[in-house]
Amino acid sequence: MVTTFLSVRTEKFPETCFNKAMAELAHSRVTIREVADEAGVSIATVSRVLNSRDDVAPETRELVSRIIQERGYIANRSARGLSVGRTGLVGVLVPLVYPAYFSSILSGATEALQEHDLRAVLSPTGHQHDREVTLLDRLMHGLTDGALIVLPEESSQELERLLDAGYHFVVIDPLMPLDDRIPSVSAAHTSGADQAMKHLLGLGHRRIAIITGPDGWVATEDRRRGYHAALAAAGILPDPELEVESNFEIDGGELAAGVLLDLAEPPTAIFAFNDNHAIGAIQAARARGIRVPEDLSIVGFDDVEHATIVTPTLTTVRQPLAEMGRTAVSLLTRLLERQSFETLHVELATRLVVRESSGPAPS
Amino acid sequence: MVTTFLSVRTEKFPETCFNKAMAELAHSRVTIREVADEAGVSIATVSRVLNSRDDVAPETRELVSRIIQERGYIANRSARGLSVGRTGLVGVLVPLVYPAYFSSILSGATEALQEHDLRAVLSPTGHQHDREVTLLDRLMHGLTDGALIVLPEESSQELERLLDAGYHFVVIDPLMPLDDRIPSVSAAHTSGADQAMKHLLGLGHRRIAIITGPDGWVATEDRRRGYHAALAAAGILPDPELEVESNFEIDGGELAAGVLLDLAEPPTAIFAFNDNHAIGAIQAARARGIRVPEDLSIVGFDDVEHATIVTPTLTTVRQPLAEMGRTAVSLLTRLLERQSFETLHVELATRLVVRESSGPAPS
DNA sequence: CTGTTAGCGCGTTCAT
DNA sequence: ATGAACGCGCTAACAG
Repeated sequence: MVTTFLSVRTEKFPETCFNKAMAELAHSRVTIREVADEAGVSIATVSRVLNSRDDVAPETRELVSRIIQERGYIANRSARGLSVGRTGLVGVLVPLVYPAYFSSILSGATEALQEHDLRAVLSPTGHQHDREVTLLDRLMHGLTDGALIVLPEESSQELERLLDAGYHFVVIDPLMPLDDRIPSVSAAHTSGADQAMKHLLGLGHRRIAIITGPDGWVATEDRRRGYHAALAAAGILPDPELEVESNFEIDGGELAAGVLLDLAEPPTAIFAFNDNHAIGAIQAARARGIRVPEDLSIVGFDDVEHATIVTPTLTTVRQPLAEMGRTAVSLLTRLLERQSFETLHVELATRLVVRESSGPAPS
Repeated sequence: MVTTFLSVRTEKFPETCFNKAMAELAHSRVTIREVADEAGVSIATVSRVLNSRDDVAPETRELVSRIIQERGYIANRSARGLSVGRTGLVGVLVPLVYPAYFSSILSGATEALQEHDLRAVLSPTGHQHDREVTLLDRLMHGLTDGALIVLPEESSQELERLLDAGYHFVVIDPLMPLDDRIPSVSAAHTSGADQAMKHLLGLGHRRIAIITGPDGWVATEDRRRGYHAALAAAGILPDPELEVESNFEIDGGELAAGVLLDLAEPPTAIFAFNDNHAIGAIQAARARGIRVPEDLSIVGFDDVEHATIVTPTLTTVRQPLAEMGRTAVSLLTRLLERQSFETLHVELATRLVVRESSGPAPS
């Protein structure tokens, strides 16, 4: 027995020496084998201790634990991932990371992931949606256990293929209507628009403009629908002149608002697609000597920090962005654990936050 | 030969069948072996075309590529990582992800990482020191190839230990003075403070207050030094009353500015530690009926988007945050590739951006 | 140009 | 309670 052991050890020595040399050279990390050797136990035993199994003798456990401590050993995630089939990583696909809209979602998501001992692997797409291969690639199939996809530019079809490939993911704020099997988290756009419009109508506004996002987007269409429904309910005929589309930036909002304010019969209120637009609208008004909210009321959407910094502060429809991130993580973890679901689709409530940028309609 | 092959295959059949069944069940992904089998080539050959080696016959390459396409095969990154010894992941430790300061850095860093075919593993520490330590530990061991550490709360000693352990990382905006061997990227705080002060002094201000960050931080001390040097150069005696410390939020700035403005002899200008403070100062001034910049000039630091949204827009010292992220990535990749260095420390220039919040001193 | 072989570090039977 | 042996999916020597 002992002889065999020794002979094995002898045979392995050159290799071990080489490895050690490499370790010194490359500062490579401690492996489970080194711990096992130093403790004079097998790799399997160390593995048992690592995963806190109960079939290990107390003394053995303590010995191994001590050596693990001393040598500062930490399991190699790649190896464990390969062996177990899970990596503890979640891909997060997001068009950009900087804008407050995205970083809010990201913030909530990473926090929630942390609580599940998962980590986010960031993959900004920069709005470039090439081929579906790159989608899979970006998801890092084989490195991530699943993914969160924010504002996907992919079609429902492409996402369905992902689903069929057995990949687990949750879509946050879908751009397009998605197949029912695709898990998603979004905000109550229609209701948000309704709240904004009721607020403005309640203030006596009758000529209310809307700045929208791109045609076809769920957010655009839902909010437009809310806008029209509210107008209809108030017996107001919609005026196509009062609907303009814009990009997402402040300058886009300024431009769009400029067009509206320069109309022969300008609106007394603007319902903007996001807070950036609303801020742009404030600037457009200021440039024309139009006072907000005395001459013009403005309501934004999102309620990011900007809304409280601009003068006047913004009345806006709050989207619970961080909460959307959290919720998506909660869906995803249940997917990963193959739990059953009541529903794959969560719509979080939006809420009007009234501040200074809206007021009674001018008489 | 053939017999052996068949026999091996036969032996493996039951297992293969099982795996296939599992695959159906768990929607597990296509492996390199399946591709190889279907193409009638060896695994090595598939690997070769995967890594676009040139020692593959054109027909073979095309055949394999086609099957890879058809079956939607994507390499398992864990396996590759285990084999190659690199994961293609970089840990990014950051106190929080939401604030513009951090998301700006993050934005630049992830972009640059993308260009090197690396991905960021996001690890918010929530300003908790112990969490930072354990996170670092976990990240560096077998999960990531290296790390970016933003505003580390770790002492130089702790970081040096990481260094000695052979970990590759770059510190962005060090809080404390670090050992010279630790690679770092920061902004020119002293010069930034100097520019701000010269600007204010040039406008005739003599009683200039400063809102600082926590004592001992590099940013605080460097800027304080710049502040004092500029005062001295102008022959102005520093007044301890005019130096107040604050947290990083708007309300902290408002509070600090409030104290300053309520002094018996209030300052005519405030040099704030960041844009949030400056915005808070504007609010404090507004609350007291003090006009900016007529009665009070304010200069911020950072130049995040907020600076252009607030009224009046902020004169501020611009830190190239995204660029700092990029630069750190560039240092890190060179570290990873064990290239030689001219310098491990990069200090990026800051630049005064003059907007509306600063003006001539009141007479 | 292609196949064979040998690991990468870890979890996991199956013996003992 | 513990160890030997195998496999996870892939890359990289080394033959031929």
